[in-house]
Amino acid sequence: MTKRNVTKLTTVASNPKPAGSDTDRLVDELRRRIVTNEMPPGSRIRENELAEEFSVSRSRVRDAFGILEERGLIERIPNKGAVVMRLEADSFLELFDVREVLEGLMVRLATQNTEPEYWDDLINLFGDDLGKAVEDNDFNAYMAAIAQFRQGCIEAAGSDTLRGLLDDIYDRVLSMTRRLMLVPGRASEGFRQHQEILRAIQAGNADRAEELKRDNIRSARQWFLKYNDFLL
Amino acid sequence: MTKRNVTKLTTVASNPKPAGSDTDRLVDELRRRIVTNEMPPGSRIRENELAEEFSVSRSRVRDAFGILEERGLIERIPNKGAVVMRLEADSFLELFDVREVLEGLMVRLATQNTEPEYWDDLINLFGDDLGKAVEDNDFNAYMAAIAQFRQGCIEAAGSDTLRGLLDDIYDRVLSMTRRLMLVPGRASEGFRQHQEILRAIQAGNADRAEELKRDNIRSARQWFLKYNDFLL
DNA sequence: GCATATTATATTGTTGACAATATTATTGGC
DNA sequence: GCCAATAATATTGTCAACAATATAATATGC
Repeated sequence: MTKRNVTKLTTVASNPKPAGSDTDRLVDELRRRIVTNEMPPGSRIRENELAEEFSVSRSRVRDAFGILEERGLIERIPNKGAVVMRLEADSFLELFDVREVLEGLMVRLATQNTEPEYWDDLINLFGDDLGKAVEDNDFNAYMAAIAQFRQGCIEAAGSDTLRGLLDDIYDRVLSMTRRLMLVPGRASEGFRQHQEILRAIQAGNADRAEELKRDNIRSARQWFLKYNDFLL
Repeated sequence: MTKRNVTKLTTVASNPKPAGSDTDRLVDELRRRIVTNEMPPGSRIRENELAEEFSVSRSRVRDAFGILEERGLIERIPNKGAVVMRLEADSFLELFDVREVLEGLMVRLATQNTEPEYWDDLINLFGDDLGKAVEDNDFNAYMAAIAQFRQGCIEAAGSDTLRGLLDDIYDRVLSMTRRLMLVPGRASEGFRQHQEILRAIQAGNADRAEELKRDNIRSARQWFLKYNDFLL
């Protein structure tokens, strides 16, 4: 089997697309506000306010809303307006199920497409230093590392289709992921799981890497289920 | 584990949503024309034409285009217009990968959520009569049965998130699926695979059902790979 | 004072006109 | 006849005004 030669980790993209059109700029900025909880679920979003703030016509705002709605980030009720999507426990469980198989696919493809050296940086990143940071509850460092892991895997997987699906799902669950990290014990478990996954990937064991990633999501699901009263 | 009591197979929805708004009607109709190849890939779609044909303003057409673009059914080039998305072989392979894991998940959840009786109708449908039909190259009968299978599984899986993803993917690959069916041997193989999957599901063997469904998609992928020169 | 009806306000939905851009047709030079 | 430059047309992009609807405020009957 020929392997794609992916040698360089792209820098973690804080803003995925600089974007050209007004509509794109709006989508990106609103997306950011939603996933960072700057606009928490249930927030009402008025077309006029945004149009004024961004100095664009309401039509552009409207177009952006259409895209965000299709991505499941906002909900539009006819003649009433748009609100940031509020997810119930059921939806999160459904998303965990989907993430399980898609992220499993991601690491499988990533393993198949790369040489072991590709993973040196990530293996290094998920070393003792990060372990210490996790024990010290340095969640920012851990979140950043997870983002790097994601980025590296998606890049290596090389499937735009998969990337699109994962990006959409990521946006929807990011704020929950951040909260889940606070649950005592979850972060360090996740850290160890990622170490193990990375070892399997570098060893070229695609099946095991996929299985481990699926285990990883399933365990996150379990933690969510146990603590969802506090998390939602 | 408690099982959801899904007792009735919903009739196969020829038109998923009757839909209320003009935009929704447009989306549904355009979707239909695209997936049936009435508008083949590469077709130019003009906003004015559609606006006139459906007696709506261009704005509605524009909104519909936004949705279809987000779903990956059309492509919009700024100041040039919209064309029906044309998929390359690579995209189809990516879609096969994603389908493999998502449809695997679908049958796993469907198995876990239902009692054996739920599947009596489908087991019956995939009986000797349909087998004969397949041997006689009655592709319409087979396509209809496959649609029923899908519908029953998605219903039983009970995940709106998964349903949404599968519906999107389905739209993108439908015309290819129809062509793939023409490849000598593929239909009868697919038929037998579905019989086996249904048996595993009814036996309550979720893991095996998932694995068999994944095998099913993988084999379809292989056929596509072998004959893609004729199929694209 | 409370519930209901009515008016006023705010917000979203829709449209047609106009601007910007690309495509096609025409002209002129050689 | 062929190519380039220019004009004419067609198509998409944007906007601001207007309509429809929902929400809030006010008035009215009891």
